[in-house]
Amino acid sequence: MSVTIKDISNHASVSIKTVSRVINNEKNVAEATKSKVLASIKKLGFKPNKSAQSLRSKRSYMIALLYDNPNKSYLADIQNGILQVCKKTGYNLVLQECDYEDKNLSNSIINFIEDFKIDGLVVTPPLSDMDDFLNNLQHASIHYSIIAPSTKKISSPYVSSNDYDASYEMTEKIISLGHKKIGFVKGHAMHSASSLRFNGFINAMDDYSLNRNFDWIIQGDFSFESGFQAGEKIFSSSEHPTAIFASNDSMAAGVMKSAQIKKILIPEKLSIVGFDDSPTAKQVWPSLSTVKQPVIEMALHAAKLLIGEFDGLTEETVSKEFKSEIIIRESLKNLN
Amino acid sequence: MSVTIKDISNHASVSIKTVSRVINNEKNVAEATKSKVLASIKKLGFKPNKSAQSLRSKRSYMIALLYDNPNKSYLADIQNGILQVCKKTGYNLVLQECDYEDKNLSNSIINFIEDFKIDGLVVTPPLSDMDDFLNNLQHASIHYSIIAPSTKKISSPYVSSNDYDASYEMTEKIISLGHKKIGFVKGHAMHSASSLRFNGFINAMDDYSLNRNFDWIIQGDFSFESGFQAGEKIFSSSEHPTAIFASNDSMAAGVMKSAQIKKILIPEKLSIVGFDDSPTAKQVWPSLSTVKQPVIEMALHAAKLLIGEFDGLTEETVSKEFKSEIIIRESLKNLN
DNA sequence: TATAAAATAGATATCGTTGTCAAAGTATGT
DNA sequence: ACATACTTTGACAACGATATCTATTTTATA
Repeated sequence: MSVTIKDISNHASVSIKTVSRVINNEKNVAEATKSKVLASIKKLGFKPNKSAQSLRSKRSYMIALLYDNPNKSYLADIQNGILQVCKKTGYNLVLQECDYEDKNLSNSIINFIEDFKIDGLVVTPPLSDMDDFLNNLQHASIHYSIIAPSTKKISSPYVSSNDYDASYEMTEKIISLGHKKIGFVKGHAMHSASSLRFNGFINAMDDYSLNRNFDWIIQGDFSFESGFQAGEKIFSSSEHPTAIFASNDSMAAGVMKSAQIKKILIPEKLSIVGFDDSPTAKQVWPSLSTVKQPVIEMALHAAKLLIGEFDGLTEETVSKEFKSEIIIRESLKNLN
Repeated sequence: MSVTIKDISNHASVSIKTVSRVINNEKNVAEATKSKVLASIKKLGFKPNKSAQSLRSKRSYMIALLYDNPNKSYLADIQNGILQVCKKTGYNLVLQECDYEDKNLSNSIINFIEDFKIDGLVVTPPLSDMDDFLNNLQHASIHYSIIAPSTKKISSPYVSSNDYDASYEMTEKIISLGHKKIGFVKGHAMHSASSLRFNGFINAMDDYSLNRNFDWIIQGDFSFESGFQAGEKIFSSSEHPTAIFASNDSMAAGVMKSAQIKKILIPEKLSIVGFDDSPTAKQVWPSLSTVKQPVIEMALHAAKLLIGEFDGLTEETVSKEFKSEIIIRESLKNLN
């Protein structure tokens, strides 16, 4: 069979415990002993058996990604970022899809964690907004790091993006291009990002003394269809805005479609702006101006925070807010 | 701490081995004993420790998804399908992203599998096209099931879709709507799906005695940009086709953009058809006619095949070809 | 009814690590 | 030189299951 710690202990003429010490980088091992053991490990090609390690030490070298998010592109980026850290640190990523409306969510997740001895959890929106749920995790002393929490008062490590600021800036940008009549499509009410983005918009409008027209401020739910309907509503009002800012790209594409059907030229007669920089943003025509959060980097950092907690990474790993980038594409016209 | 097999054996006054037998549904346990044990298990809330099981039985109840595919939506669907089966069977899904050009791929995957005692692998395109790689897995006696293999001669279970037929049918559909001048954008040369889709197109053209115009048959690589460039090439030729069939939706969107920039009205002057039914297909305007593979169902079945191999699922689990569906949206015009 | 065969159950070894604790060796202070 | 503290090492138990092998009981067969 495969090489075990015992084979190494024989080959290096030390006790198995000493080999274990070397593997786990414990201190109080003489340099000479250490290198002798390492040589044997290398020579015999030893790799510790994870199941045995897990049984004894109650660690699995597995972290899980917890999500309930239909946004495939966002999810893929999140995974991508986490996986980069996993690869470096020897951890593995397990997927755990769940239903944020499930009354029994906390229990089933806690069970899952305990069953598989999962070392920690990366929690994504909208689950990261559910404080009760997070508290339950904490009571079960489960390690987790949060992506985009609604409140930063929680004691667990988190990463966030400056949704409010980005939305404010984007609104400023639209205004700076001469737009005064600007509509807004809100995101899903359950996501804390929705209100941040909306507030950024509203405050920028106020700061530049522009009127809010409530015919042009529509509640959406992040879906393409809700964007389309928002467009229909806005274009049925007596006056049209010259620009519409949607809280994500799918809704922006929906607004765009409803405008195109009504033969409203984009961006000549109507500018449209989204949020997220989803793949669709580049693929529609005209391509969407949008806000790009560094999702991959955020997820990467979240994974570092989590793994660092139990694995003592050398790098600095503190909760962090990431800056979003404003991307101007064809859909936004300069009226000046 | 938590309840162990020993606690159950005490509570039920049987040996631990008998408890083990009950847990694993082994035969030669008297009904009476079995129900006694089950009662104790229920009462004490016992759940077997996966690490211990894994150590002793060399099984982890984990399967891995192997992929190197930039198509986020496809990947999300695959994961979704596999996760449905995992949830039912108590397995977990680990992500393993890799690089299909890595010379050392086989070794690193085999190491990963052995390290974590992963029970099996779901292999997705383009890795499912790499026969050498699959053979290496087989030699290492790793269980795997394949999604869309290039050849069905491999002995491992697989799921596939009728790419050739779907492409043929879609071409037939285009022709039936009165189109005679039809262009085609080929997919990435490394994916076996590319040639299947192309052959379906070509054979339909031949069967309906339509000319192939090689100015309109362009090599792409599944990316939006390659679709855009394909469009530029096609529209720079002396004559324009009335329809263009792209091997996936991203490229179709690229073609669409290049047409729109040239003010070629879609679908009035040019029909465009894609493949995959990606989220973008609905979100562009006009929305794309396309071919929808039942990706989720395929992945679901692939997971069943894999888990069934070592877990004796009751359902019939044989390799299977899935039928794609042709979806007609706004981008395809009837010329008749 | 005796006996072989099959079904049932248990005692104990085992998987490959890490944890505990004690022993031996080495350095430090007086 | 001796007590003290600290470093280094190892023997062995423990983690919580499954595997093996044996003993007993039940059933089938002659």
